[in-house]
Amino acid sequence: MNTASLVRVRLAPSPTGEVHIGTIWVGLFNWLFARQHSGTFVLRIEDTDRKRLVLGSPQRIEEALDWYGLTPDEGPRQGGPYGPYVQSQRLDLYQRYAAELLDRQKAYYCFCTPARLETLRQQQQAAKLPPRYDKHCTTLTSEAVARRRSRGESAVVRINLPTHGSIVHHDLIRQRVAFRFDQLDDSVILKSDGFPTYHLAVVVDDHLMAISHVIRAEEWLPSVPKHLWLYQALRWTPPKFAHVPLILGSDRKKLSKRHGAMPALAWRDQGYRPEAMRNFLVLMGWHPKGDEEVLSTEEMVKQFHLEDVNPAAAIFDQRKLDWFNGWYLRHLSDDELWQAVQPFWRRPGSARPRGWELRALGLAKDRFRRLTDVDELMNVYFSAGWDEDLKRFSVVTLVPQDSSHRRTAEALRWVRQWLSDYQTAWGVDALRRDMMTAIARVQRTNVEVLWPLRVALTLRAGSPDVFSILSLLGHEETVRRLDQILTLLDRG
RNA sequence: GGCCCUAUCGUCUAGUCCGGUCUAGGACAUCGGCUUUUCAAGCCGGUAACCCGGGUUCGAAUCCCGGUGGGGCUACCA
Repeated sequence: MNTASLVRVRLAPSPTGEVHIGTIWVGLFNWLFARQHSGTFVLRIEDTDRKRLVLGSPQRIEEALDWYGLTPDEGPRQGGPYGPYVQSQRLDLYQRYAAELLDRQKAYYCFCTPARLETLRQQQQAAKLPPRYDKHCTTLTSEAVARRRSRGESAVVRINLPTHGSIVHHDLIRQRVAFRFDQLDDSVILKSDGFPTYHLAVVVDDHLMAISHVIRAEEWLPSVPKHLWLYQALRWTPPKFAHVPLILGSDRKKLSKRHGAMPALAWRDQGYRPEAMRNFLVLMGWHPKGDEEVLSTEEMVKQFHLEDVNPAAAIFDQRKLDWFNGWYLRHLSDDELWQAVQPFWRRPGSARPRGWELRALGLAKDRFRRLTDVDELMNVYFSAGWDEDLKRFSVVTLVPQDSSHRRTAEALRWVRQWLSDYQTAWGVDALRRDMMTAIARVQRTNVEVLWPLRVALTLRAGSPDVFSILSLLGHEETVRRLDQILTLLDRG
């Protein structure tokens, strides 16, 4: 085996609250890439910003990844040979490499106050100059630095970037991107609290964890030259980089809380299936060779190519997501649907026998958009649910187009009597055959009878095949419902 | 303001590297039809796009230049 080609990728979220759907999207691309190269998918928690930490976030991140089917191979929970996988537990590492950079004059201490920095920025902006630190503290002698540090003066460590020349980056998705050093800023790499900033931590960890491909969001592209320079300064070989585009909301802005239910787990709670989410997500920015868009995870793994990822940002279209969700729901077995629906189902009254519920679910399956539709779709089949809906029912719905209130009442009265007298076993096929014959015999039209019957039994314009419903409800419940409807009709 | 990315139907995209087969293909959405118990599902069909301006060329969605639009970064946040 060629060890040089070992693929190791990582997802490195910061635990600052709910996991964003964009993080999952980037995670999916990483995961797909790892799977297709028999590589390793690493989760690393980037918790170097102490101010933004949210308790319990790392657990939520893992929970979300698990639900989306993107469980990492290495990470805080599963461990691994490159741990710890939480940056706050790796502080000594960052400090050691910061010291090395300091020694070799690739970095320097900076004592400038926030006020001075702010003034500098404003002046530069007013003069239409690139905003960057002016290397003021590089003029300090090592004695002066030592003295001020021993006095306990607050200091940060900055990288000491060259002032001339440029650096070229070859991105797997964007080809060649060049940056000029005279536009770049001597960023802080070690904060005054001893914690590293992203720039240092990400380079140190990606190197130490033997990451081969950094697949991350486009927002990091501007910091690539600094990272590349750090690899050079530390005499390390950089990994390959791929910057995937951003996902935008319908207002073309970076997806955020304002765009509705963006926390990754909110989709689970709103009745979406993970396979639908994956299928929808993978098609944003990437497309398989053929025209078929419904893809199993295996097919995604087989066909996915990082180089084919579209470099332009994409807008999140929930209607397409809903279609995928409906598709996957329709293709579940009745039993799988029954299982999936449990957390969302508040039955009116007690549960019915499993076999009965399975049948009812099977009838309603085509209409599911989300699992949360279960109450709306299923509860009319329960007596208590029908009774409840009847309070809000308007009898005009019973009347077919081109018919009248009176004729509808007549048709219903007739069919109620026919059903009441019908003694044969209530099978779907027998019911259909016999009733159709009877309708023809009394010279009524199918629509005239079947439409009001179906509406009466379900109190909805949209519902499954009426004979299946009849068979499901049974003789007694059917007649009970029709009697109530008839009473209502007579009053109106 | 500076730097960077980006630009095909309303949306996600194929095609762009290697110009002609593109009167631009698919999916979602939308509209119409079929089927049927006027819904859903399914099947069939329609409307709908190469950001603009120059150039190169017999020929450009595809190559070059310039605009414009959109986005990101510009923190002791990631």
